Amino acid sequence: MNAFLTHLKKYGYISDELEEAINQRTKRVVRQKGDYFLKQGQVVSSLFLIEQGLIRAFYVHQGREINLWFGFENYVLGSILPVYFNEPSFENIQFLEETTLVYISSSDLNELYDSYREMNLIGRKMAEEICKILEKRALSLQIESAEERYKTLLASDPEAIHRISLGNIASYLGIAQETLSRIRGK
Amino acid sequence: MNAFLTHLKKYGYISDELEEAINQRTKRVVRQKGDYFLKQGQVVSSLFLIEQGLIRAFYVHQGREINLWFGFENYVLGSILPVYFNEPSFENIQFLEETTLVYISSSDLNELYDSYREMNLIGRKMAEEICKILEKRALSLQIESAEERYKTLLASDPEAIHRISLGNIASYLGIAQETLSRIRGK
DNA sequence: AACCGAATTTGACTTAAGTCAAAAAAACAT
DNA sequence: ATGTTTTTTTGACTTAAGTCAAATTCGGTT
Repeated sequence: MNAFLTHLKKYGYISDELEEAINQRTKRVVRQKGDYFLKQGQVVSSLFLIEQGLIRAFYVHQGREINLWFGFENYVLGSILPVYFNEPSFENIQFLEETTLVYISSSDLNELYDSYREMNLIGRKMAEEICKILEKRALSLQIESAEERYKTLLASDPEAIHRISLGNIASYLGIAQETLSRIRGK
Repeated sequence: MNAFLTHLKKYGYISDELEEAINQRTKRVVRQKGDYFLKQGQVVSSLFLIEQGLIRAFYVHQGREINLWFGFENYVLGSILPVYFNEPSFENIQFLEETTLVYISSSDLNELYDSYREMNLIGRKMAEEICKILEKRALSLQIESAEERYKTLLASDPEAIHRISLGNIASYLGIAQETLSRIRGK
């Protein structure tokens, strides 16, 4: 059994038929650092899980890349992200390390939701969990100073954060990289 | 048919049995300005829709009330908010005007999810929609200045925003009320 | 109309964080 | 190793927004 199914089973019961249907639609890719999984404007969104590696999602605003989330092996926002609507993506997803990920395409996922009602329970719980994470992120941006936000992020997943460059973290926190450098230097 | 069902039907098909089950569990309350629907620490969360009125959700941080969202008749984050987990709430929900709301309690909602699988499709789509709203809110807090955030909020629902006091809006935007007053004075 | 309390505005000053530029350090390639 | 590019750090200065305190305006009551 793959990591993808193991993860989905945390949310609820999966029948043998559904398990088989998921397995048939699951694809695995290995990509190099710097490659893109998705570029802004493409409609190819999907549900995915990172087996190994590190990715970022970013948005281009006034010529600048604004990081929205990072994804790596241990669960963080984006390590498994259902892209909910069949709309052109406003975000880019790029590999920051050599990464292995398994995914189900958006159209396959919708087929699963249509054909297997129990899949909607899984989907509901995933979306609810992501709501919870996003609520925390918004609250952090609303009330914390740059330094507090950095500490909050560090506390959430120290090992993974150390694999991300300073510039990328600063962009995620919504601060200048010089500011983050000064925060780090005590 | 009530506003609640009309809203839920936007997300997907609801069978006659499910409609009946929802109706049986729907309660209606009318409360005065200043009253509380939910206080921090209580587990009584629910799915609700505002028929008429205005509410706010806030969180107390370092002795200050931090507004998290507002709810009113036309859809905004919180006008219909599934509170996803049976955990003590960290937020307070208070009425800012005389308000009529219809709601289903958390335990009744879970019964619906368990007994009517089609309800999970509705729940999934609601949670996905809330994810989308929260993503936008986080992005606004991450990249916009105080003034831009205010304009973004105003654009989202001008009539309703004018019913909310300056102090409450400032708290929601994560800025001092003096700053918002200066922004408003051009 | 006159009063009260709450909400908002204004002023003076402080502080957190941004910008721009250059230097230093680290990562990478030949 | 040596040079090249990218990333991080440091310095000087600017700007957005916060704080505190006082004044003003607004809403509701008698």
